[in-house]
Amino acid sequence: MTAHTKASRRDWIEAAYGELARTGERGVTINALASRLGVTKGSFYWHFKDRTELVRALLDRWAHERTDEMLGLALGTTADPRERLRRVQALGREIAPIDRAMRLWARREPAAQEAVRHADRALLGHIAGCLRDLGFAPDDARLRALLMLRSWVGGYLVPAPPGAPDQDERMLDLLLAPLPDRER
Amino acid sequence: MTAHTKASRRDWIEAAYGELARTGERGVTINALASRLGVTKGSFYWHFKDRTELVRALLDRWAHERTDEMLGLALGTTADPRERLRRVQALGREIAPIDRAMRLWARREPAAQEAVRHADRALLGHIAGCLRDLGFAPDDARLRALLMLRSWVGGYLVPAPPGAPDQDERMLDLLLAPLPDRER
DNA sequence: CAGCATCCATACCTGGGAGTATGGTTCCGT
DNA sequence: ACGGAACCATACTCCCAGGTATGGATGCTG
Repeated sequence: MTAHTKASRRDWIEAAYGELARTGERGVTINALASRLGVTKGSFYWHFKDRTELVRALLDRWAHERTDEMLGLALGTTADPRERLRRVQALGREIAPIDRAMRLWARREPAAQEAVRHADRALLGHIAGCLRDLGFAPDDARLRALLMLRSWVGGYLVPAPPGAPDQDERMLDLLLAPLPDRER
Repeated sequence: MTAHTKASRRDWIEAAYGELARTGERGVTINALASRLGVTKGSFYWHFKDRTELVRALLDRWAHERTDEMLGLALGTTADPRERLRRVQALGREIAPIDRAMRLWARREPAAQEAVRHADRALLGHIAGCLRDLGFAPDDARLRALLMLRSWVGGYLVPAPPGAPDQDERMLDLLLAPLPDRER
């Protein structure tokens, strides 16, 4: 906490990033970050013009990390599509805190919304690619990808009932269930 | 807006309810409601001890409306389970604004969280009931119900990509797809 | 060592939202 | 008509977060 060293611009961004994941966008306040870094607001307004500039840097940092993670998914060593989908799930559990904060933030900050939209386009593309590799038609794959993403994100606001922990593998089974022949 | 009549306690609650659906919990501020009702804070603090009391009344109001809606679902005239699931979807579109606000609010307000949890238990029970009527095993039905609810709620934070509007019917098809014989 | 740039602490101002104190209406019953 | 209760306006205070102004400390460079 009160490490009495200096605080670089990067330190501020990292602290804000951590606070964003921890307490959401409302929690990333100048004074909170300052006391966390062991300095005062004077430092902040030296490195940044105002809070908006910090916010922009935050979005950039998130976007970069996100594209790196997407690269990690795309360049996965496994060719098995189902295994790649499992990695998407695993990544999802990892990044849940910051991802949740970003999505909540995106509801009232257009810049954040744009960043999330861009990242989702890539993620949905990757998931749909896996599904196409599993033999689903492009249209069907897109719909299932959206279902997978939404059910994951929905978990932020609908926790699993007690006694029934999240069962990613069974969820995957459902997402990959073939449609019966249409009867109408 | 500036209807210069008096504002009853119920008026305040209704105004807060509308503001909650419109702008979220942060938007339900005393002054905003006052100017909306054409009165001032003096009126508010006559009818309520403090903001917390208003909040409690809000939660009660939401819970009551929610149970009424659940009754509407349960007492639906149709016996066809799939049609009843369609009504769940339709209800979901109707109540999206207030439901979204409540779920976001529930993330930092324990009272709201409890209210949502209680409502979800009922909703999940109803959905799972429909699924059991369609022949799914109880365990499978619960999982699919959770998937359905989460994918719906996830839509709050993951909008449909442009050019591909929400396709509730196809989503239902996916949720009702039978599992292939397990191979392991 | 002088001098300048970097970096930060302190003290302030501002705006918005919760909450309070108090006085003024309006209306109703006797 | 009078007194009290219901209801609300006005004018405050307090608090917190963003933002500014300014001076002090540290360190590098010639």
